[in-house]
Amino acid sequence: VLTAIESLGYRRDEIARSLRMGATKVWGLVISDIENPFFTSLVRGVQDQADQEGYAVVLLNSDEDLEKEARCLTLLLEARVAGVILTPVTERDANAALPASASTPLVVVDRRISGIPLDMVTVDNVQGAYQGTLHLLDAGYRRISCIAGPEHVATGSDRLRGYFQALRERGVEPDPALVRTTNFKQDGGYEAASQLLRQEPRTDAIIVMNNLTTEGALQAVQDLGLRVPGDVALVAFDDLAWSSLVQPGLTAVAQPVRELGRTAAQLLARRCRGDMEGFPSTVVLQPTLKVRQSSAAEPSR
Amino acid sequence: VLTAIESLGYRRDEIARSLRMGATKVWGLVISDIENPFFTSLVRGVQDQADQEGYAVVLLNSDEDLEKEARCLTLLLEARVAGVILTPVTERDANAALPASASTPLVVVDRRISGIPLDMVTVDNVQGAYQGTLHLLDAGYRRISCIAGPEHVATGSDRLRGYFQALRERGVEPDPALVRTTNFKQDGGYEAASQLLRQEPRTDAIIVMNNLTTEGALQAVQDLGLRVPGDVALVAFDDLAWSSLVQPGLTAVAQPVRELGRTAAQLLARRCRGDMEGFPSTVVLQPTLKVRQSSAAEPSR
DNA sequence: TTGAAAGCGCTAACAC
DNA sequence: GTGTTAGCGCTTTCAA
Repeated sequence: VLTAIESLGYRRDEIARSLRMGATKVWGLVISDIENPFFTSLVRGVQDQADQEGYAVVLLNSDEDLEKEARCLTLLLEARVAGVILTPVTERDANAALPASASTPLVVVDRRISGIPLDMVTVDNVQGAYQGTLHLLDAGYRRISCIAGPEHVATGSDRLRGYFQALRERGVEPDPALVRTTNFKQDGGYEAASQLLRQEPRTDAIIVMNNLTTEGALQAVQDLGLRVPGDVALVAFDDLAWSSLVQPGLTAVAQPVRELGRTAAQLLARRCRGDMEGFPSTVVLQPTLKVRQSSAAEPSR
Repeated sequence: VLTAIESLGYRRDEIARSLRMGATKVWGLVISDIENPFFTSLVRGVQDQADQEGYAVVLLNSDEDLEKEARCLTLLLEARVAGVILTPVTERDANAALPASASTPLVVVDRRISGIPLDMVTVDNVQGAYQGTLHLLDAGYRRISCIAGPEHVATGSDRLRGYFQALRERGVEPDPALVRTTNFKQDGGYEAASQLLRQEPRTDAIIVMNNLTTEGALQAVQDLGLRVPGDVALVAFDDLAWSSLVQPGLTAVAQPVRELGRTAAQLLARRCRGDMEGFPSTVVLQPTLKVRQSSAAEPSR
């Protein structure tokens, strides 16, 4: 009867509904850099699983800034989202305690947080860096440099540990001059690689610990007119579409990124159902090494 | 006095607030593919401007699917967002009429929509493709192929028109065998390039009309063992970080992506202020050609 | 089966 | 200035 009249512009007010119900079917997802392909793949993983679980995903960008991250979380908590997935800006991230005080389920993904009992889903970064470095050692390289990430980010410090672990295991003395800590961005990678490749005695291989730094490092290698792997061998963390498009193809530590997102979403769904079994639980996924030509042993070796 | 007690877990309820106020300070942004770097740059542009204007941005992914797009818009309208920015799935997109019926401001970005009076911010795609094709013609190439996008997407059809326009202007007869229509994804680009490069008489240059198809096309060129630009010259639409990392560097039609997002957000902010001046307005930004080595004329020419 | 009323947490308006 | 109250649009409950 009234349907005809109603259909001319009527739309249920989800705000009023949520207020009355005291709950929403929305998850908040806070990532630290939306222009980083690693995080967008992660987002896809979360979205795919959220679709299945019946949640809509709202995406916010903390931009690697603790204050912005706090604003994002506050926004989500005030909006009374059902749950939050967060890639924290730093390992000692007090912001992660916010959801607990609002009794909103939180799952931390990709980067570990210390000091707060939390559900976490991460990749075994120590193992990934260890494998990549070992691969270079086994290909005969000895002066292996490392372009690492910030100490205060778990992915940064863990990967550095994996590098040292591999060197130690093969009896190679670590040389501090071969290690550079960067911001995990292109410019940091460019700067670090430029320095490493200009100092004597020169490094014969580099393991680059993140996707954006790899772009910068590769650019530096090109600008210096060096050949890969002839002048310097390369192993990269993260396997992107263009890893196989550059010549030679880049050997890469591939992370199961989408699965990372899916797993986090599955865990969050359980917490939203009130299933607190095993809290705080930590899921660790394994990376895999994709060997291409950038790390090939030279004929002479 | 009570502050101490309140601070132990109290958090304003933004839902109740919004209900009472009858308005939110949130914009919805619906993009068609979150894993496409073009769209993530666009998102950054929107976020930067939204920050300044005092709006939070909620990002949703339509996944190039009309039905998902409708669900995203419905979700946003029911949540009573203050405004919406949309990259529509297709040129005849009836979904874009939804916000109007809820009197929610809408700005369409990147892809045009026909048949509905709407605020739009786009890039001059005809001009971009025209310039890229002309550049190949002026470098001496004559059998220039085109890997185009879907007809039903404005960016697809416009770029194809620019290609034909350049050929016509230089008196080169278009050859239907040299034109392939794809899905604007990697696999489409790979398939199209493989076919083009295997047929006789062989094409001597390809203009690839989108970033993802370029990845696929480049992979095909490599798999066939061909050299660029010796065997085939390349011009790509969209200038990405890795465009300069492949050897030779890719000549590219660069879109002002972030500015696209910023401009759309500025326009939406005006509409949200109730300033309807010039509605429906269309802003068109200009692309620029970045010449690198992939389109260099051969010495013999 | 159908209809009326209470109340979610907040803000704005009004009375004191 | 400080305190009280009405009502945003919905769902749920309870009464007719």
